[in-house]
This record gives sequence, C-alpha cells and structure tokens, in this order.
Amino acid sequence: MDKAHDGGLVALDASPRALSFLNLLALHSTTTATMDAAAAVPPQQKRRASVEVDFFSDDKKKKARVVSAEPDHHHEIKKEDLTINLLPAGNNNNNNTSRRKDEDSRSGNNTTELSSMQAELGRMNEENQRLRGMLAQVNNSYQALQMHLVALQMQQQQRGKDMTMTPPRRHLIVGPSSDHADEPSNNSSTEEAAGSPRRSTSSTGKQLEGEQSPHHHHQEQEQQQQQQAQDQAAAMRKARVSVRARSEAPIIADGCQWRKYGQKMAKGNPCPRAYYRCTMANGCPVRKQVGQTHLSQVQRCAEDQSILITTYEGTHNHQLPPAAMAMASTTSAAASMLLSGSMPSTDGVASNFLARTVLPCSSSMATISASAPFPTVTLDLTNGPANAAMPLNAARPPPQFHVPLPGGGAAPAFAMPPQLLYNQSRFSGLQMSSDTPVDGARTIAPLLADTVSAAAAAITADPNFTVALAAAITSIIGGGGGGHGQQHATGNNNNNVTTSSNHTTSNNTNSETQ
DNA sequence: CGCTTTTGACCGGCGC
DNA sequence: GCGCCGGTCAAAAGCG
Repeated sequence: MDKAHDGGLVALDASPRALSFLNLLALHSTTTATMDAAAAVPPQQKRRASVEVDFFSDDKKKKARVVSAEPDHHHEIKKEDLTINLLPAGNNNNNNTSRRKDEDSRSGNNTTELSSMQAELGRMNEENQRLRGMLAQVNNSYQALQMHLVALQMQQQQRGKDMTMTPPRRHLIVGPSSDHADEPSNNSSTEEAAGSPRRSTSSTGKQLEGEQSPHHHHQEQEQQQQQQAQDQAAAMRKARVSVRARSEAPIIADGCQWRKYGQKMAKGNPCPRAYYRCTMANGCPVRKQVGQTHLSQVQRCAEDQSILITTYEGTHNHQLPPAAMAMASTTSAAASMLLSGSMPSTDGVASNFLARTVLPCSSSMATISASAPFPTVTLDLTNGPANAAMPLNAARPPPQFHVPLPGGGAAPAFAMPPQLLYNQSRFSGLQMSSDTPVDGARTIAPLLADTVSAAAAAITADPNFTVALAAAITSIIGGGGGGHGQQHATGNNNNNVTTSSNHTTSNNTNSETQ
C-alpha cells in the first residue's frame, strides 16, 4: 500500500529498511514500539489491528516480533502492510505491561505467573542494558571495518572507471578498527589488492628491492608501518564530527565527563568558543569544542542563540557508560568514514558515496566539509526556518516524504527533522540524490550499520524519544531513496512516508539530556 | 582541600 | 619575516 492515511498515525510501508529500523531500535533502546497494522484491510473498512512488537523478548535476539494482537483481527498480518504508531516516550514501559495483561486475560489471571514474569522481565531488562553496551561496541568495530571495506571498494571501482585522474593514495588506512590508530596497518597487500596500476608498479619495484635486501626491506616496512600508525592517529584526531542542536544549556550532555580547559573569542563571533577534554580516563584524546564554529553560522547564531554547535574530535580510549555509547559510537564512526573518504585520492564518487553512507539521511541531515582545516561531518539536529533558507536545501528537490503535523503548520515541530543546513565543502556540487549508481548489494551493510549510529545520535541528542524516533524513521525511510536497495531499483518509490503525530505537539526540545 | 573554571600567555600553522 | 588566528597551557580564582 502506498500510504496509510489515518489521522494521527505515522504511517509507512514496512519496507526492509523500515524493518531494519525496528531492529535498530532494538539495538539502542529498551523501548518497545506499538504498531498499528492496517494489515491487508481494505481502506474503506478503516479498521486496524493493534500489534505490539517486543524487540527483546525473542531470546534477546535483536529481532522484532509480534507479541500480541487484537482478537478481532485474526487474519495474517503482512509485514509489508504494517503501520507504525509512535507512542510518547512515557509509554515505553507500558507495552510489556499491556502484553502481560493480554496474556493474563487469556490465561485466567494467574498472579503467580504474573509475578514470575515480572521478575523475569526485570532480569531481561538488566541483561538488555548490558547487551546494548556490548552491541554498541561491536557496532563501532563493525562500522570501522565496513568503512575500510567500502573505501577500498570505491577506490577499486573508481580506478576501473578512471585510471588517470586520481593520484595514488599516500596512505591507505587498513586495519581492524579506526579506534586502534596505534596498531600498525598492513596496507601493502591491500593496496595491491586494490588494483592500482601505479601501486602495482611501485610494489613490484619494492619486491625486487626486497629480494635483493630482505633485512633492509623489513626495516623499511617497519618504519613505514610506524609512520602510517602515527599518521593514522593524527588523522583520526583531526577528523571532526560536529553536532548542531538546540539547547538553552551551555553544553550538551552526551554522557561523558568533560573538563573545560580553555575559551576563546572567535573572530567575528560574539559567542565565545569553549574547549573541553574528556576526563573519564587519563590520557583520553577526545576533545570537543562548544560554540559557533563556522563563520557561515555566525549570523544565524545571532538570529538563534539557542543553536549549539558541538564539535567532537578523537576517539575514546576507555569504556564508556551506556549513555555515552551512542554519541561516541556515532562520532567515531563518522570520523572513520570521513577519513576513509578524505584521503588524497578521494574523488567525487567516493565522496558522494561517503556522504550517503555515513548517514543515509546525509542528503538532508549531515554535511561533510572538507574546506575547513579539518575534515568535518556536521550533523544537524535542529530545525526551523533558518535551515529552510539554506541554498542547497532550496536547490534540492523536495524530499520524498512529507511530515504533516497536527498543528497544520508548514514548519515541522520535530526537534530535529532532517534538514540540510549548509555546505561549505568541495562536495557541495555533488548530487546527493538517489540517482547515483551505487551497487546496492555492497552498500546495504554499511548503510544499516551507520544508520544505527545516526539514529542513535539523534536519539541521544534529544531526550524526547518520540521526537527522535520520528526523525530517525524519517531519515531512514526517506534518506537513502531508492538507490540503496536492489529490490527498490525499479524506479518506483516504495518508501513514501506520510507521518503525523497523534500524541504530541512537541516543539523543539532542549537537547540537554543530563 | 581538592576539583573545576577562568583567563592571559604561549605556541604553531598559515597567509601575506 | 611578520602578524593573525586557532588551540593549548598553566597559574590564579572560584566553588562545594
């Protein structure tokens, strides 16, 4: 079904990406979502089956499953016909209760069973908390791996297209994770695998040299590896992830402990810029700046002082509390991806792909800037007319989804609907629409992995889970367009989303979460 | 008293 | 070479 219009519902066709989003929710929250399934019901009947989905009850596997349904709808519910009904964050904990009630009514109010189930639920919640932390770490590593793989693939693909335009990479970051910049990377073999003709020649020359002097060659390799590790660490530290959010507070709480070590008045900016470093562990290299960091934003800052720009730099070298996992994972992943695409040989295709892959919603939510002294990914968690006035946004075709709101106003009431804010980069001329030919099969994995991070960041940045949820859905369903999935390659847009809210007039919530 | 914040000084990169 | 500017350092001040 194309759309499921029913006032107050967030309706979408449950495409594989939408279902992936359900799993994404499972990864990053304990929330259960209630789905109203207009399952195979003719529109004229206006009937819906209420379906609850519990992300964690299936032996802790991160899969959504239907746990209950209204008795008047016993027909089979097709996944393709699901309609998601977003509930306020306060209702998150009630789903299990209603589920239990439903089961009790069927089993005859067995209080003993109820209490045992409650105890079991408590244990499961604890375990879920622990698992989420572990999953965040695993996701982080997985994303870094995917990024390197994608970078290699794009490099190979582009070299097949254009063998003469791009110079060889100075350093190709290859390693298990960008978090381990101190680990030497074994890049020589990978570069040969990348199929660079120049590199092949160079490698052959080195091979001959190595045959003549193996010991000398080994030392040279070690020196190269050390140098590469240093460069990688430096690059990792210089890559930045900037987050724009509305906040009345002077700093966005992201779960980490920060210590202010400096403050400067930026030239031409009435707002001072503050410098913080992470104090959760000795020697943690992560730092962040808080303020209006881009000249192009100064004027807007003057117009809207509530917009806070937090720029993260570096990767934590210690365990993080669950509250900090999402943001740290996101910034780390974005920085890794950015570095993978910001190498000297990065070309338009790779950059375009990078922009689309770091965040599937990148065309509307993230900005990659390479004109700044450091490569920067900017995530916009704000909204409002300021963004609507941005040139690129105006130049882009309208998004494939629309978000009507109960108030009827044109301006979205979500705290952070995806909006493109600005683009100073050399990527600005690139089309981020979905018409770029990208191998869908190879892009799905990093897409989903990074979607997790993107949505996690959004959720983290905004305490209003419902608002974050809506934005995350919007970013996922509408973000990548039809270019990421092979099943959507036919050209028809199956991911049209019509959303409305039946529960909140949530205006821009403060991003301060602590 | 210990930790955090403030703030002026210092340093390095970059452009002219 | 010089000045500007962003970023960092570290001593002093503030705070609980």
